[in-house]
Amino acid sequence: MTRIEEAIKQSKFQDVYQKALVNLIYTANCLRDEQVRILKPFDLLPQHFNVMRILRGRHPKPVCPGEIKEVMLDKANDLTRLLDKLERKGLIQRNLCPTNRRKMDITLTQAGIELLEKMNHMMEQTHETLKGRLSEREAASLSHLLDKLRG
Amino acid sequence: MTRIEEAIKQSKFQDVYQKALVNLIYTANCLRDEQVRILKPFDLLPQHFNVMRILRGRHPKPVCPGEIKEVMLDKANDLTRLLDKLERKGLIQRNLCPTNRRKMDITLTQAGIELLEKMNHMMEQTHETLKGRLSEREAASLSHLLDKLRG
DNA sequence: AATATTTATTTGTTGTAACAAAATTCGAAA
DNA sequence: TTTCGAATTTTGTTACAACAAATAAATATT
Repeated sequence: MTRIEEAIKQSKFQDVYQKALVNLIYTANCLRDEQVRILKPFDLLPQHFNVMRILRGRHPKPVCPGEIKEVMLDKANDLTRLLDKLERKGLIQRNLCPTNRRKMDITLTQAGIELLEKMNHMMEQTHETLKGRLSEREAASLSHLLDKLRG
Repeated sequence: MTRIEEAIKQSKFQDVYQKALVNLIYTANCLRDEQVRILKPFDLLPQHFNVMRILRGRHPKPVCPGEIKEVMLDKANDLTRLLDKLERKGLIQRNLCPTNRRKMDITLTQAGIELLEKMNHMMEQTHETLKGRLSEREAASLSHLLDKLRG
C-alpha cells in the first residue's frame, strides 16, 4: 500500500486538495493503528501515552489536569477517567494541590517513568523505519505544509 | 495557532521526524474535529459520512459491508451497528443479496443522497479555506510526502 | 451426499468518547 | 464577610469503538 489511490482503492479525487485531505486522515489513522498495536501489551491507549509524555516533560514538577488537557494532541473531555486508569495502574500519583484545592497535582510514579521508557523504546523502531522513508528535509517540509494547512 | 510548537506549547522536539509525526496527528485531529462540528447538526459522525460517500461512489449499484470496510479510511470493526444507524435514519437500504445470501446489498436511499448533498455543500467551505492556504503544488507535495511516509 | 472449511455478517461485552450537569473552591465585589 | 461569578475537576448518561464469539450460508473435501 503505497499511494493513497491503491490504499483506499479510489482512482480519482475531486481535486488535489481533496486528495491531500483524505491522504492526511488515512495516514494519521495508520500511524494511530500502529501506536495502538505497540501500546496494546501495556493495556494503554495513545491518549494515555500522550498524557504520560506530557507528565514526563515536566517531571518532577506536578501538572494539573487543566494544563494537561491544554497540550494534549487530542483534547480529552474525559480526562478524569483517563487519569483514573493511570492511577489504578500505579503509573501516576494524584495529590490535592496545596495552594489551590480545586486543582490536582499529577505526577508520574517511578513505575510510570520506567514503563514510559519501555514504551518509548518500542516506538523507536517505528521511528527508525520512518527515517528510512523520508529525508530530514522532507520531514521538515511535511511539518511546514501541515502548519500552513492549519493556517 | 499556526506552528505546531505554539499549538501544543512545546518548544523543542527530539528531532524533525518526531515533530512531523506529532504535527501529523495533531493536524488530522483538527480536521476531524472540524468535520465532527459540521456533521453534528445531522447527528452523524465522520465514519457515517465516509460510508455514505463510498455508497454514493458506486450508486446505484449496491455495495456489501465487506467491500465498504475495505475502502474505509478508518476500518470499522463494528460496521453492522454503523449501518444500523444509517438505516434507522432512512439514509440507506439493506437488502439480502440475491446471489449470495451471506451478503447484504447496501444502497443509499433518495433521502440519503439528498442529505449527502447537503453535507458535502457544508464541507465545501472548509475546502475553500484550504485552497487559500496551500497552492495546488503544495497540496500535491503534501500528498506525495504522506505516501512516502507510509512506505 | 455428508462433513468440514471458509466467507460474511451479526451479537455480546467491555472500555472509552462526547456532552451536559453537578460539586467544590477560589477570587472579586458589594 | 457575604454573595456572586468564574475556575477546576468530577459524575452521570448515552453513543461509539474494540475484540471475541456466534450465526449462517457458500464452497471445498471426503
